[in-house]
Amino acid sequence: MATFGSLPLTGAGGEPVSFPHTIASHGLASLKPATPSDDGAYRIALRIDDAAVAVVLRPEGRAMSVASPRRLGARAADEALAQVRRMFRLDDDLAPFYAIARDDDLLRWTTGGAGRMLASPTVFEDVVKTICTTNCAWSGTIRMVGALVDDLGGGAFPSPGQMARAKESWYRDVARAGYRGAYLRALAREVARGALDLEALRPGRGLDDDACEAALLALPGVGPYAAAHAMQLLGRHHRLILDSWTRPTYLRLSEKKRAKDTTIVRAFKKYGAYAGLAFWLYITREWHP
DNA sequence: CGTCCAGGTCTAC
DNA sequence: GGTAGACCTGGACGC
Repeated sequence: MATFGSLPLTGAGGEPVSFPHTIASHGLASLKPATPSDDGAYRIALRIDDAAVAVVLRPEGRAMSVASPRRLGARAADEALAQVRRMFRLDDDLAPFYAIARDDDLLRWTTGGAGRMLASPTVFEDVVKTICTTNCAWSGTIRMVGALVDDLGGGAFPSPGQMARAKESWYRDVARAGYRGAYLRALAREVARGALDLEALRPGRGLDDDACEAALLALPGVGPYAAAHAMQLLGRHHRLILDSWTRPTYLRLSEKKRAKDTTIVRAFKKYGAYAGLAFWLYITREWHP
């Protein structure tokens, strides 16, 4: 195991980034190609030069070390660090959110560095995984993503090309993705042939939140829930993730009997551009140390 | 065994 | 613009 780099646990606005809060920030972060670990480190396989490379991330004071059992060349090491930087979204500035949270009894606990939702190295991976969460139990998501990583990707998340080349029967019989198979395959094909650039949905590339949301909603299998989910992982925090898990969780924590979606949205309107993040942190507080 | 539904979306009215 | 019905899969549950 050789440490080949280190990244500061600091956001673009100088705000702290909590390593444990970030890796506990949402469910997709626990899916393959991440592997469970009980020592506080985060283990994941990255796709570098079309091969799976195991990487171990570990907090070291105000930074995180990046190590691998494989000896990496300088260019591969740079690529790995760039991917980890995107996952932790270290170029995002959450300082404006913490300025709000400091004065809010419900969210003050986040100001030590919670609120970064761990993203995948690519937007493509996050969108695919999100589609795999729709209309099925969590066990189904684990099965579908596990098949993508183990069977198609050789241990790392498959490339769009690898997913595009997989047959319909693979999605049906191996991933057991049901009707989602056609969505995933179509999505991968468009990205692989260069007709669709999901990475362009990242902030700072010319698309505002509304345009980004419209682009996501136009994707096969992506509706309001999936678009909101993908937007959060992109660091676009306006929309609330409303689904069959978040709704009842909100009711339980807020001790309400029932609440329409529009009522929940109104309750978080005061957080402005961070309404979705505030909602997510409110309902996932129990996940955090 | 059948029905329901899980971290929804799409199509057709 | 709003709302039913269908949709793959597989656990959970009732009968």
